Amino acid sequence: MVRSLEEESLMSGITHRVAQLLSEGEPGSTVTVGGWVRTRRDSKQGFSFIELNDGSSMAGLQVIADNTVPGYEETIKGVQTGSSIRVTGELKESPGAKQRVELHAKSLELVGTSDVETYPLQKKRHSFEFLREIAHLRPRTNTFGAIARVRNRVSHGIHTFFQSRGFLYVHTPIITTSDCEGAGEMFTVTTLLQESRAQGQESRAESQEPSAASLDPGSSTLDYSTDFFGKKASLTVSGQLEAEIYATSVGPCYTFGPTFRAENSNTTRHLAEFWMIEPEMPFYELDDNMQLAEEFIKFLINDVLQNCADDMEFFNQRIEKTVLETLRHIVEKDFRRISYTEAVDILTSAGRSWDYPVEWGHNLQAEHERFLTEEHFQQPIIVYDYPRAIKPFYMYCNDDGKTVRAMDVLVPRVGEIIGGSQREHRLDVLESRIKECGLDPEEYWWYLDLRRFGSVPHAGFGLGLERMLLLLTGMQNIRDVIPFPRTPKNAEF
RNA sequence: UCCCCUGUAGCUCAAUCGGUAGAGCGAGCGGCUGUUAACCGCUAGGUUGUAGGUUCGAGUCCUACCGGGGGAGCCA
Repeated sequence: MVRSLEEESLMSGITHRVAQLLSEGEPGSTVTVGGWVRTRRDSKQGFSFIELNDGSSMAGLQVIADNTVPGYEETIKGVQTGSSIRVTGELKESPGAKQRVELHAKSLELVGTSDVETYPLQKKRHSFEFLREIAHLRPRTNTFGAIARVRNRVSHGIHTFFQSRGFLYVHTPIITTSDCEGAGEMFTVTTLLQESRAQGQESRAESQEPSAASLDPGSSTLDYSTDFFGKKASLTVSGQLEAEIYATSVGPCYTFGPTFRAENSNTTRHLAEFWMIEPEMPFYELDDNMQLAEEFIKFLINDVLQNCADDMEFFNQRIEKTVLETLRHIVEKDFRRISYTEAVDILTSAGRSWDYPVEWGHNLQAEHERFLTEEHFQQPIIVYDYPRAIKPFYMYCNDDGKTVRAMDVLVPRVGEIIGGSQREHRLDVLESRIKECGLDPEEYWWYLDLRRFGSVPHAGFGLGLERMLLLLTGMQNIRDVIPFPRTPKNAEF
């Protein structure tokens, strides 16, 4: 791509990021920075304080501009909250108490103006609900800048953790035709709708709306054999089954990508599009799986605490005043492992009434999980060996004939953050389980092949990235820890 | 999908029993100041989500729709 000189100089004009200057900038050096103005305060003695933020850190750089700066009088009027500027000047030690260094401008360029009358972000606190409506501007706020940096760090840490252990990063498909993964409602991927729309317009030139029947994917008029992929295709709800293919050939591996669920969920913990990490390990049994999950969560917490200290301090002060204490607590103690049966015993003998009765064989309700992790143990717990009747077909069946080797990691405040299991690797058991679950073994021919040829015990789990971010940041709504949340009735931006 | 709450100035909210629309912050102007959640004064800013209904009179009560939030289920 050919770049104009002007663009070239815009790109190359910046010599430093603000974070760099605040931590290690040498007084006396000449630097050029660019970013967005948070506030400006004028002194009547003919100079201005500009708080400049370029997104590299929580703290901004204080810029001092006076009337020796060329064009100061005209330029400074446009230097307002939201505008973008580029400043060249000398870094000096600051007499002010709140920063080590500040930038004394020699030149000040107003790159992009911003009308403070209409710029939605003001020099005041905004509600998260309001900021959600301006998701294109919210990363310019302290909170969402910090979330972006922590999210970036966690993503980095995920790769660091697995790569340092020799895991392979595997790209499992986004579009899948195995519509039987059982993890939830799926979004259909089809080109039939635009075809039927075109046909509808041909046949009925007056009407812009195709008939409802021809567009209803559930109606018999849609023939997926004529669709793009020749069969019904969907967005993935999990890369697990494909990850198992690679785990049983190239060894321990992990996926990290977007996942889609078409559930009509309206909660602070659910998204229609979210990011999930799914490691899958050959020769791992359930205990090994639990051990890895615990080490993984602890690693990510430590990594963020070390590398996002300012942002974490901000979350602790402004968002959730116990978040640092909670995280340190989690890192220090071993996760408590209890079987589902033990969990039921604890709940039934807790001496309190439940909105939903506790009974062996039923799923643990949110109130039950919250009691266990927040009140009874007050730390992360791993519940394992769930009743087989309430778990998917691929989980390893225990000898008791009643339970499978499933595990859920539950953490205070967030609830379930990891779900996983040891996989059923015995061909005959898996086949009968597929039938038991009312599924067709034919559909799983390749999955069964893995058990037919060189099967090994293996296990894996899924970590929800956004739920991990809720735990790390203390934020309460999952829609605020992903840049552009997709939820029922909302896919703006 | 179900239950509950909610929609008033740019933002966050108030408005008693149904009786003529208010504050703080933000913004503009002025003052003060090596300031930094700045401070002091003045000014502007409204079809109370939309459409109906009840009433002499509706921000307030009723109905429908739309939006937002919380909880439940599903799960990560």
